[in-house]
Amino acid sequence: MCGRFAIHSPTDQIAARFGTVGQLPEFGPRYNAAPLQMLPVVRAHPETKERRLGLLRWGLLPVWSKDAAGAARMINARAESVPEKPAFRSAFRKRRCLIPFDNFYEWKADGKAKQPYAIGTTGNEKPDAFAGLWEGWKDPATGEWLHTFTIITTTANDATRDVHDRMPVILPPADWPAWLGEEEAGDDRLVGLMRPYPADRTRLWPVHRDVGNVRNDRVDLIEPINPA
DNA sequence: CCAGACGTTGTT
DNA sequence: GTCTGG
DNA sequence: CCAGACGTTGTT
DNA sequence: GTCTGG
Repeated sequence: MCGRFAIHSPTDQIAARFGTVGQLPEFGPRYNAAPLQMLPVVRAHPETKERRLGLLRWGLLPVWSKDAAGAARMINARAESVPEKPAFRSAFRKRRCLIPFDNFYEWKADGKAKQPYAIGTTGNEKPDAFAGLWEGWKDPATGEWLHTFTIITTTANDATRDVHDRMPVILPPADWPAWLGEEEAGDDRLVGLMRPYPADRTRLWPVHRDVGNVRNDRVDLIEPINPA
């Protein structure tokens, strides 16, 4: 699955890579992006098709949520069921997005201990993109609107399976127009995009256990650790 | 008709 | 919001 | 995802 | 054990 990631490419580089227009959000490098935080997301305007980079909160709140308490359990959506699940199906049809990332983290269970690994692609162009969904939610208590998102997961590939059996859907640039709704795409096409990233273009390395605590956010969290 | 549910993950 | 169960 | 907390009562 | 917060 995917419950933590890093996005440290400069904001103007993110905008250039995704071809977004308009004002850039205030956002610095993050090495330990966690659920419930405001993070950069790429969306295309349904009419003009212009791509925009904005900050949305990680953890999708369905429109009918009475409060924001359940958001932390909606940080991922399963590719296998997302077209049918009531919490995700309308977002799957109308509100797809891309989440820029440089690498994500998975924890390998090892008895009681858990060893975190950073995972990324071998591509030179950064950042990469997770497939995501977003939703707007109006807080009944305050009347404030909150825009939230979730990251779609699929089965692990041969490079990551030893660490964990699920991984986020990573979309190559060729798939971005269809996913963002700039090209007409039916369910079958969209379902076909949600597949594991090729194992031969995936790399993985162990990192410091400090990444487990969301209060830690340092560049060395993405650096390979020396086997003790 | 109204009431109630609606999600993911990991673990043994 | 939208579907299912009663 | 991990870390950290984990309670009750009555009232408008 | 299970839920909430980040």
